[in-house]
Amino acid sequence: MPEPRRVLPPRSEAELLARADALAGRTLGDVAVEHGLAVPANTRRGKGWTGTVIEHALGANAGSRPEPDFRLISVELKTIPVGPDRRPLESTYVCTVPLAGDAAPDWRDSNVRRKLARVLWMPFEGDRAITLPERRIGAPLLWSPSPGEELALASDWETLMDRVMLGRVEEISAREGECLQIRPKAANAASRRLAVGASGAREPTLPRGFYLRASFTAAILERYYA
Amino acid sequence: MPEPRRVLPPRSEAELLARADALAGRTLGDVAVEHGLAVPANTRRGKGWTGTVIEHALGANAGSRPEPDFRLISVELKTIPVGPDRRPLESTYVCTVPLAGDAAPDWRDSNVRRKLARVLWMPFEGDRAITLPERRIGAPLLWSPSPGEELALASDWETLMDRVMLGRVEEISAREGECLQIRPKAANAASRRLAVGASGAREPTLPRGFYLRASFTAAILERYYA
DNA sequence: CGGGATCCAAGTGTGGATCCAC
DNA sequence: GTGGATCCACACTTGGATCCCG
Repeated sequence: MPEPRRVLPPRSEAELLARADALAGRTLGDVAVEHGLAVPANTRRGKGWTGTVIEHALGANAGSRPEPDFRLISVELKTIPVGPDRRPLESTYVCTVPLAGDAAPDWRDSNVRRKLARVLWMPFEGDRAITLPERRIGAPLLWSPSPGEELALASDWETLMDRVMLGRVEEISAREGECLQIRPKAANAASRRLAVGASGAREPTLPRGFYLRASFTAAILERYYA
Repeated sequence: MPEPRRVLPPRSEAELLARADALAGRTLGDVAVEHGLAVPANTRRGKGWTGTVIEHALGANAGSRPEPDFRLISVELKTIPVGPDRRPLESTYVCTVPLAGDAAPDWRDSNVRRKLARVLWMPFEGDRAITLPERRIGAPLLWSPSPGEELALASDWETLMDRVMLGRVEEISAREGECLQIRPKAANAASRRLAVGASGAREPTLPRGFYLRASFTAAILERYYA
């Protein structure tokens, strides 16, 4: 196993895209070995592995919290599993839902908007018949929401967050939201985090996250490849 | 190495004291081995080791946060290193200082008071010439503050917390406080936690803890042995 | 199919305290 | 001697996401 190679943060979008282009066509296993990262036995163990591998390869400032993966150039990295038709196989996690009421009351100050302002999408083969290390990386796509996309996101966010801030988070189903949904984001169903309750007081509830529906990310990729 | 023995929580002060008495005279190494705990190379590495060993041996519900070590009977455990004269060699950490302004404004609701309401003191040989595993455990002492002790603690607490809540924590020195002092409690001097600042806004500062001066705990032990 | 449940790694915070230069 | 600095273990949180049953 070679030394884990340290990759410096990219200083421009052009530099980032050049690196990302150079990954296209390579396998995850190949890239992982180059960076000294062990390969998990299967996908069940190692759900976040692909994201970690690409982060290392592109020089993301990993581990920081509300900041973008590429802090210097304010770009967020998202790996996305796609099928042979290049359509996403999964929804995409965005960030946690602020449940405690200290949330921004406005879309323009929201973490969702900040995270999605500029995203480098890295598609990769998500077919479960292919083992993790054999999966190939696809062509990258640097994206910002179109005016229409941002309107749709803002609309979903406002509808959902209104209910959260009124203490109605327990009543929110993943069926709601045209492009943005709220779903559990936890180690297991027993996890608890304080949230605004129906009475207005804080009470424990299951932690949740914002996710982009696969239909939404499919449209993003399609627009690009068209 | 034997299996780490699981000790059930004591159900009464009498049961706790009986167990503590049974430890008196034994060495830390002896007790540690009995509970499957590894012995650190030296005291620099392993500062909290003595406390952990005694917790295991007495059946403390370790790891919980604002609760006493022995939750069922509301007793806190404190190990305390003493010299040949049985006087404490170190101050005693009590709890973290609430810096963010969400603190109790009153002594009676304070964590310091709750922690010290009922304490099992376990003295042990703290002489640095004796290796950790060779150090012997002393006679236990179950203590609650006398009216005079509580007055002194409350007075120090109120003086110190007034300044914290006014955003003056940076100005507090460990020289202040007759029996209770405020000192850094952090991994290193670069650690930061939000506190009420001089302007009233939250700003990062070094995390701090409440400590009992050695002169105060010396008086407690002395009162008992007299 | 997809909504609700879950999995891992790494960083951070807390509880246990003692170290050591001045 | 002691005020300010530091050390370890482990629980918890966060960021990375995919699993899988009805």
